[in-house]
Amino acid sequence: MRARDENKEIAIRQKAVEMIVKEGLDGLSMQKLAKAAGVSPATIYIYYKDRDDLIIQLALYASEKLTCTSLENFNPEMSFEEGMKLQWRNRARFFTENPTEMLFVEQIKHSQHYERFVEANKGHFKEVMTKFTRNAIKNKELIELPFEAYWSVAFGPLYQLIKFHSQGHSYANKEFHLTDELMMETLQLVLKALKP
Amino acid sequence: MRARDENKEIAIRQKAVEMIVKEGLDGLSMQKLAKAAGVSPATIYIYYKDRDDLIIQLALYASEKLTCTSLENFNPEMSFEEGMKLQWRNRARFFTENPTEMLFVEQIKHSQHYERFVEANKGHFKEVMTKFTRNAIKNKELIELPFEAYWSVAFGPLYQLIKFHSQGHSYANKEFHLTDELMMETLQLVLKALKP
DNA sequence: AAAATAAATGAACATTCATTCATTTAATAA
DNA sequence: TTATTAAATGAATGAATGTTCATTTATTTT
Repeated sequence: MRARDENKEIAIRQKAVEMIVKEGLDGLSMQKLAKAAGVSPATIYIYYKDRDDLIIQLALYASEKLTCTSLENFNPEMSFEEGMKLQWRNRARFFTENPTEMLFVEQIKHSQHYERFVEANKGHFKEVMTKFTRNAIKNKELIELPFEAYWSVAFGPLYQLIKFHSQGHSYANKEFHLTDELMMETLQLVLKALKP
Repeated sequence: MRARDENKEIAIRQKAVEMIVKEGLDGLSMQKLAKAAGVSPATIYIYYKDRDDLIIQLALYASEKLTCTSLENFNPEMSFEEGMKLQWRNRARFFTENPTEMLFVEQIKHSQHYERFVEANKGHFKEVMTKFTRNAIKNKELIELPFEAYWSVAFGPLYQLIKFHSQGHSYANKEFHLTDELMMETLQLVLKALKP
């Protein structure tokens, strides 16, 4: 038996994500990807069933990486403020360290692939976050409200800030950069909203 | 001179947006679009320079429609709470009445086309919103903070809620539907965050 | 060293792609 | 009515697409 060359797998994944972020989902061609990864087109089909499978697998992989990073040092028993601060920082750090992958996940989330993507995404993470919010409610650190409303207020602003940053948004001719300071300032507003 | 058939233009636009939302940017082919719109492929090129131009023009058109709707009955001199409530309701209404177009804009916003898209989007709207926030700050209804932070807290949650709704998100086996009541409840949280 | 296995390949496949062009159609201006 | 103009067309183009397959290569097992 001949073993799979891990470098090839990584090259395919990396180049594919790069291509999609740079040229869009419609800019990803199997043959161009093969060339960019230094691999035969047929090789890609050893790793992935077809083009759609490639895209979804990559999205799941990247998303799991993000989820994993967001849970680093996290504990559902943490105080609400501490837990939220850690989640925000972990997510922002993932973005700083993997901007391309983050943009890729966001792109997939807003594409026609989202449905299959979200289906496969019901894992450990939801469980932990449920515990976290339940605990916070019990401790009167968080108001009671539907999970989706909580999530929207808790993380919607962070993702919007990241989007502004990654797109080099400018307002009144001043370019926007997301600093840890501004992030924590914004988080304080979010906490104010969510505390009883 | 022969006049352009407006119905054809509308059919092209509508079918293109539908196709993109349903099958993604990589699912949009000029020939399929022509067939769906009941038009010759060559006709599309009378209205649009090429495929990319088509996509961007459509995105700009839809986005302007959204912007316009969001400003209906809006006045930058309004009280902060009233103004925010109106913006949320207007945006939510646009989504309810034009779900496909809304999803389309969101998809483009998160695609490689965003840059060209945002460049052409610096119009009347920003001016009005700047007046609105300045006025609210002056009246001590809104804390002072960078525009991007304000926007993130003010509208990030709404867009996240809309996303949950449009994707038929479910939590604890309960499907999520965005009601006006929950929307207004969430808005109250956002206002709590943004008020001095 | 030989056999066995699966990874890896490059050429090839039929399709589909975006776009063009010579021609026709319809509406206005003369 | 006739001339003029641009909209609209359908067929055609060559390039690029996703995927397959017979073959080769590298590694492990016997």
